[in-house]
Amino acid sequence: MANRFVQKLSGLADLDADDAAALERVTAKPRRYVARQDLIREGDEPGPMFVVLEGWVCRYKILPSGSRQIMAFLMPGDACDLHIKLLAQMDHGIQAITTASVATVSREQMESMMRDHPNIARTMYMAQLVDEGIMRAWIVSMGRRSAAERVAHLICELYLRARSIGLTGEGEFALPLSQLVLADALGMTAVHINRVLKELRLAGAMALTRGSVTILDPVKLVQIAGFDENYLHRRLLLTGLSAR
Amino acid sequence: MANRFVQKLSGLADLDADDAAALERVTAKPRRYVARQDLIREGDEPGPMFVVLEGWVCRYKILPSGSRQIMAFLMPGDACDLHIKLLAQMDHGIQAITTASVATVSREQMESMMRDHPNIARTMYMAQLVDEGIMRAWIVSMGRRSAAERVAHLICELYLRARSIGLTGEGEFALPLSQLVLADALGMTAVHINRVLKELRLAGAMALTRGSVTILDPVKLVQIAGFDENYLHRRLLLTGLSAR
DNA sequence: ATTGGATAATAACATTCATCAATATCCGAG
DNA sequence: CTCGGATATTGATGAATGTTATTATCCAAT
Repeated sequence: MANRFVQKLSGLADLDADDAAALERVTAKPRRYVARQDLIREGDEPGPMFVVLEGWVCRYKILPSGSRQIMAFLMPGDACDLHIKLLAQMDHGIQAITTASVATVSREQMESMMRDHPNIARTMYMAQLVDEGIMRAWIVSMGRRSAAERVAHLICELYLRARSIGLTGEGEFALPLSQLVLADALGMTAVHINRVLKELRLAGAMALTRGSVTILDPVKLVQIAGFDENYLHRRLLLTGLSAR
Repeated sequence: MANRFVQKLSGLADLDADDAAALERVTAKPRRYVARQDLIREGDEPGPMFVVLEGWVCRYKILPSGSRQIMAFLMPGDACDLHIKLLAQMDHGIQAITTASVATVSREQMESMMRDHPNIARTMYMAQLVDEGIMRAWIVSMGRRSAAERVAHLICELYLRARSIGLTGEGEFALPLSQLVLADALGMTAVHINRVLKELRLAGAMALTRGSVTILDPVKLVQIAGFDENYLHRRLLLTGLSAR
């Protein structure tokens, strides 16, 4: 299955060949972005919906103090808000982390596709609900988990999301995020995340080297994270990657 | 304007009398909940959409350690996820904080209303986007703001939300949240929030007494919070309650 | 191969916040 | 009114994390 958008949505519900063809059609002409390039900035007027096909992208916000908080990672197959055009201006920016290939889908295209393919509409709404669940999980992590737990939890989340679009190897996957980027996502400093990564490595749970994560002991990692995959609402994960 | 749901949505877009009547119709038979009563629990199968008409409600999650994280406050006029029925089970619970009056709207009712009133559909989607913006703002707060900044930011948010449904007085509003509840929402301990509240009181920014907040110095409060109301996407706020 | 900027690793010290503990205050049930 | 549980206040102490600084490593451009 070539198209990541189709692949991602297929992880949430059954799509027929017709649905898949429609999804491929609207994402046929992606645009390339280089690392650190903004897809859209805070304050801009919202435009078409973005669908990431290759590479990693994030939602972020810069505070007056200059510090940055990343609020979401978008990986291949992920789309940003369906109805975003309804708002007068963006309350956050969206930026490529790596070189990325991103398709844009106009509101009109989207609406006609959803009208003609109710199953796609359903699945897109599910994807939206899952994204909200992920945001809530981030809130929980930031509020009530220690730094090590938070790192472990994020890695579990990203591993499963990568896995559901076929981007994982054997207990290992590509994670093109610098420690600085991870720190900005987890609300900690780059120095501290480095300490925590060492700790997780020495504990034999996981090891992050430039560009890739090795899950040394899934059970231990899940236990540290207190991870429960339920909130990702994927069908057929059967990973054994859950706490309770 | 009696119905808080109508009032809240009117703060986002223009609704005509017909729209208002339809909204009132679907929320005509609310049910009462007592404080601490669950509307729905984590693991339950999602049912109808909830619309809060009176009182305060929260989304929350209990961690294995027993600590609680509140992920959202719903006040009168607020509704929970439109399409929630698409998911097999809830990944978090929803609970009344105070005595609350809550209407339930079935997916069928909702869909037929949105079909007959495209303007309502539009506005509900806007409300959903705003709720996401609020979640993102919480992530930013938890990740990059100090305890005092976080408290100040939440109070600014809640003040404006309360204001847009007519629940505020002169630089003051009813906030029926115990320090423990606030702590669970802000990812801190009850002890620490108590200290921070004292600090904010001594700084002359705001004072919280049982059940109500007095904003002593709006400019100072906004400045401490680094608050920018933009993300609430309300029309006509004109509050002067923003940082930049 | 060499260089320079970004990234990573480590240490010393400072700060924020959690934890534990004790007391005070409020408010509803009787 | 008064009793008791929930809530709020305050202090002392320690753990987790931020800050600043220095050095090491990687990698892309020359």
